[in-house]
Amino acid sequence: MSIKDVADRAGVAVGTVSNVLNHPARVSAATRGRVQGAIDELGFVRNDAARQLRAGQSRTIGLIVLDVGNPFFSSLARAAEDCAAENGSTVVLGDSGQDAGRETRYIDVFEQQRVQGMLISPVGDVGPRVEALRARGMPVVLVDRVDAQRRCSSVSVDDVAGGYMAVRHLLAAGRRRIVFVGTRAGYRQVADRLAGARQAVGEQDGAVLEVVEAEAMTVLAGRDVGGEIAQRRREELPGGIFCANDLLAIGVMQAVLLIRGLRIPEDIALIGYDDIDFSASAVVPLSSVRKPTTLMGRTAVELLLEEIEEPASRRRQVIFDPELVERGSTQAPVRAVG
Amino acid sequence: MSIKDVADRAGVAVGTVSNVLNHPARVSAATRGRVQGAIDELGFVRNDAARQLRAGQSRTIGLIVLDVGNPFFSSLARAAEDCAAENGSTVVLGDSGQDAGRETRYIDVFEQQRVQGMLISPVGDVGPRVEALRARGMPVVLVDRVDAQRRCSSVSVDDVAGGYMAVRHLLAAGRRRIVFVGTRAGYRQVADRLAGARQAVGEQDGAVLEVVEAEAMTVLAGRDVGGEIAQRRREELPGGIFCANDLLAIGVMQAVLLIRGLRIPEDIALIGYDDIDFSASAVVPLSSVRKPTTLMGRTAVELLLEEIEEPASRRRQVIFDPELVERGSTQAPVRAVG
DNA sequence: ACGTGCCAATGAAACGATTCAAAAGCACGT
DNA sequence: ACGTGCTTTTGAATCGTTTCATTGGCACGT
Repeated sequence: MSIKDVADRAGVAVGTVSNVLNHPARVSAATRGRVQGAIDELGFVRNDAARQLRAGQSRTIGLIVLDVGNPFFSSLARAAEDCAAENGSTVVLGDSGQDAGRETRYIDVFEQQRVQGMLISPVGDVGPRVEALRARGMPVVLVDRVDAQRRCSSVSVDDVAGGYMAVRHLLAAGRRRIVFVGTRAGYRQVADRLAGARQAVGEQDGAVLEVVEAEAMTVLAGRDVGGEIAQRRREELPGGIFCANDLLAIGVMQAVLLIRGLRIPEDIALIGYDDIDFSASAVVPLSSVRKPTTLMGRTAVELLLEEIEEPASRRRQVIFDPELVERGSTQAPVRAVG
Repeated sequence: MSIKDVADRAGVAVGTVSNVLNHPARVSAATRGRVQGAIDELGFVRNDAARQLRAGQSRTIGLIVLDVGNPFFSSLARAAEDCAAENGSTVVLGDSGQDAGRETRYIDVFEQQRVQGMLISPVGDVGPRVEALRARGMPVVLVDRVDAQRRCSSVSVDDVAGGYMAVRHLLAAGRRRIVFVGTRAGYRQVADRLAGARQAVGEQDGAVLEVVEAEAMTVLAGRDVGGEIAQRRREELPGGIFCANDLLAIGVMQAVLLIRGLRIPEDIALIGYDDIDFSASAVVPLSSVRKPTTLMGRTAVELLLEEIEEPASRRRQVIFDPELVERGSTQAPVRAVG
């Protein structure tokens, strides 16, 4: 089933069928109708491989994420798809699952498919890989990671600013003893959030920051930390707690509310990071810091299209500030008058 | 950059390069080495479009899901990818986002790409679409949905059995007054779960089932329902509550624990459905009913490959039983002896 | 020296869509 | 009748890979 069959059925040349599909204006209405009829009758579907072979380029963008199950990536993917669709391209998604082997496999597959370009949220050091891709003229944009050597464009988030915003918010609510809950493990992101917290505390007279280490970035680990904090003497209780992610914060909340009947936010204000779906539905809705996922997804695609259209243009590192999401865990609800 | 360039560089014919790539045994070691060297020096990457055009078929499977953000689908996708990889194929993922238009776009794109076959978790009625695909010889397997006309294979879950298991579990713990929390809205799945619950209650002497309607399938709606139930007189309290999904159950739990200090599971045993990530980390770990996602993903790919290899073989509707996940919300923890 | 097998290497043909120079068709004026 | 300028249609060439019938080279037996 090819364009040839359609041409025969409609009694025209193959070039005419191609024109109906790609430049309808060049074909007379009568012929167009006959060809269209033949296409419908035969159920003809274009062969993308042949198309692409001739064109030398596809209309596809490859997106490789660390984990499709992670809401950050799934919503980024959604935004990228929308933006690509508006520009006549399609996004195909590959899930590396934090595995360098799978990442490599997807890069290979996408390169063989001659995608227009790739958006990669890299597992480890992709320096050499990216170098090789670029040498062959394949546009690449890094997501949620900057390229130290500035060889390719990237979109990422300023976690230092996020940490700063979170603690600034606690300080603005009058809290002075602040606890940061995180892990030691070398996550750059956790370290950045802590750095931002330090900066905010440093700028505020009389404010002190205490760093508490959790076993992991999970609800359970948060509950342990929360239990420890809740049992302190009242004068040693912090007025505000900033957790390096929402899971930790939810664990802390569970412990603080249940173990000693402390109130959130009256006794302790609590803020997390990431704004996962569940945060809004916690017993006390959890304040958090959110990455601008949609904006990041769209921007990544735009940077990529820019590079595709203008390969010589300068690479750009776009760094977004996160957004503060204020909910009940840091603010007493406004009481309705009446 | 093509196979021709490699051939020139290595001083051989194009056919030889192709043989090195596809049938290495046919080529002498010396030649193979020279060709391999040329490939590495030039950084040659196969052109999949040309390959596929010649072969007439790709090594790609298209997977269209309702929502990549939904853990059920992301973990199903992961399993499908793994299973496909073991069989030398690659899965590309399309997210319809419950939108029929997007679904159609992905079906079209995949068909143009001449994927080996598609796994579809359909938005609405795909009957006509699937019919057309099959007429053109495109293998399709439905996911999480059975084809009433049995025209294509499918993998799905028996939600009636799931509802039955959940309520059977509550009854086994000695509870007799059971409440089912769900929505009226025409979700077939909710109706199935209720049917299973009815069946289990019907088989148990002295058991009664009450159906309570929630506004939506959310934590907030669950909290409303839970609040209403918790305020009942003690003799009207149910001994067990079965919620149509985990979000509802978590809302119910929040309300029941906080509003009147009732204990879970001592006063009320609670079970949800879906086993979302968060259920294990709830204040009282939530019992739930889980779909065998991994098995479903693998089976879907296997059914598809079966149809690809043996187009005349019979279509099969595989229906899995869900799994009961027992946690603290239905069972008092066993106390350590000592 | 010469046929006989074998293995290795060759290169033209094919896949299906697009492109584009060339041809055909048409209307109109002279 | 014929040229002019226009639109419409044609079909060969092209993209990069794989396939496979054919050729080339070599060792061995006679």
